[in-house]
Amino acid sequence: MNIEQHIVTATIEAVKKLYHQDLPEAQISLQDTRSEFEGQITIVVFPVVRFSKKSPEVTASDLGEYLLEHVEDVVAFNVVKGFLNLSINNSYWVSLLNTELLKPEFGTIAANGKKVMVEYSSPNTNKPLHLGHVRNNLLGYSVSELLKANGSEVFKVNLVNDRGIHICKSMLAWQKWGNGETPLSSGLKGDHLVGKYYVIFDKEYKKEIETLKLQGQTEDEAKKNAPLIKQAQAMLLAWESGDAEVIDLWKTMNGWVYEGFDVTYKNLGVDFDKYYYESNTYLLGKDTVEEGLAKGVFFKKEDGSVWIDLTADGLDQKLVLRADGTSVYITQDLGTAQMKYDDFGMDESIYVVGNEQDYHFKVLFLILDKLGKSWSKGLYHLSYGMVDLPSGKMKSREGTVVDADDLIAEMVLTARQKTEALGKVDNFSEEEKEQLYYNIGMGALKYFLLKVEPKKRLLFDPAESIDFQGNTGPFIQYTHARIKSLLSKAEFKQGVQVDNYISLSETELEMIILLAKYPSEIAAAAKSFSPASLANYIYEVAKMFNKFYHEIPPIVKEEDEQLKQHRLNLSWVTANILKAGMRILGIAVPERM
RNA sequence: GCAUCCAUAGCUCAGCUGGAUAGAGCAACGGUUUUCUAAACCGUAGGUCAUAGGUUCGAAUCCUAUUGGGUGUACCA
Repeated sequence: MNIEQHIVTATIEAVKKLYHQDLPEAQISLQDTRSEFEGQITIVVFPVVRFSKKSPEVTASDLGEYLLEHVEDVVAFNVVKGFLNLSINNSYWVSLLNTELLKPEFGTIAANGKKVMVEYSSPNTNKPLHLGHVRNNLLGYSVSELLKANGSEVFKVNLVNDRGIHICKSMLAWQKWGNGETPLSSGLKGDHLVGKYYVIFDKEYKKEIETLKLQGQTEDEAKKNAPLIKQAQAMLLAWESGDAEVIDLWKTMNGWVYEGFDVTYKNLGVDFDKYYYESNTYLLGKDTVEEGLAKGVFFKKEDGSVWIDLTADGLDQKLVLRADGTSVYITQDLGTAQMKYDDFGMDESIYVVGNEQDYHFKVLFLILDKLGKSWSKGLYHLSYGMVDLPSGKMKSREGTVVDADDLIAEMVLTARQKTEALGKVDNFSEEEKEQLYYNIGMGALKYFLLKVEPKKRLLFDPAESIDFQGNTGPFIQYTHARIKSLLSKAEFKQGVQVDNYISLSETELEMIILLAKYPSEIAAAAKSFSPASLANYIYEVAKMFNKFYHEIPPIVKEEDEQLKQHRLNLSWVTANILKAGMRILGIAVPERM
């Protein structure tokens, strides 16, 4: 039982004895004591006033007296307005460090038996990944790791949008203007090569539209009548009917894209347990539609189209099957949801998808709920904001997208330049240097994207490079490397406890309290699916260490063995937490830099 | 129109289920290296928490309205 729990039970006891009232536990609000006051734990007594029928100050004093008397480690208290500040025995904190934090398994949370699926990335196969995808990938990966750290069994899946008119556009353009170009022949990365033809299609299509408009057609007519779009549509039909030549080309070009994606995924450090392909799932969902009709959840209009009426839930009527019997987007998502559940039987299923699809998922989940799917309660749309540039939205057609591969390369290059300028890596081997530049560059990028609350839109300025100082990935990486260097210089011996009566500086006390929060920070971040809150915490830890490090004389030269061991213990715990926390964000921390 | 999200320092962001004088980083200014890595540390300056009401002992946080911005509202995905 930790000190907070002792205080809570004792407070309830106190209210019972002193005021003869039952204080509900929810009314007890504990917080860290602000640094300008004496003490470490504060009880906000305002809610208790209702039970004590006395002023906040008197109530606080009464409780303070009681806790001082009855809780062993409470050694003093002071009252400021309605706040009861408790001072906890020094030895309690030292023993917390000794017994809890120093355990090698500190921070690992036991399995909770929950199975969770996280679907993320979900790219289209007609163009390379851009910064928006990068946010999605990092978020999905990190949330998965976070849930694992919190004790769940996690399945990462990628639902690839590998079919449809968009990929036919690339295929058609390649047929017409590609002259047989392949990644091998041109040295172009596969996804970029296919993306190039997607752009060419768009350019040529626009030309045709202009020509048709000059011939007197309206914009809308021209868009429909342009030969290129007609050919693309014809190609899609051919694909659907299994035309061997089209399928062959489709396979070839998608293959190029996957080779390209694999490289980008590897650089991003993300992975998947299973891939789903829309070419396999796009026909799914018709059974679900039948089921919905049978259950009376859906209804059929005269033309044969199938709908659901969600107006009672504040939404609209929604089409779930076209009049010609073909699927729409939500049809396949209904079917895919069922398929995923049949495959994995998970308790929860997280969809990492941008907030432009908020409405879609609201509808999807509501429909599954109405169909009586027991597992629909576990569905969650992890909705994240767009990545904006100073000029506004990224638009592929206007060439303002920030390409993922370019960005990664730039980050690594910047890391190289900054590191070389500091001149600390002269004794590194070439491989070590390359690895370090990669880790630092990616650390900066990942931390930059992950420290922002997913829900919020994110501003990225390509003109200003991502910072390496302050609240950044490299700052935390540096702190870790510094501790590792310290531990080795001081010949740290792991697992040696120090005397409980050693005196703690204010910073050391704050450090222990902060470090002890790690497990609850993981739990809180997992609960809200927010790597950002974890990132924030890790930064606090790193900042606290640097403060500590500067305040005290060199540990290496410390002659008091107890004190030395104690400070090294604190440093060691800090390094572990930085490493474990950053790992959840998908960021490697170097041993030296 | 309707739905939904967002609005905190010059810029980028924190701020937990309402709690004490709203915090960081960057940028600006000043300081710290004969001592364990200066990608660090310390300090100064910077705020009508979009606006107006309301609930409360207490509101950046909850409610309502307004303003500004994003997104959605397809027999596209």
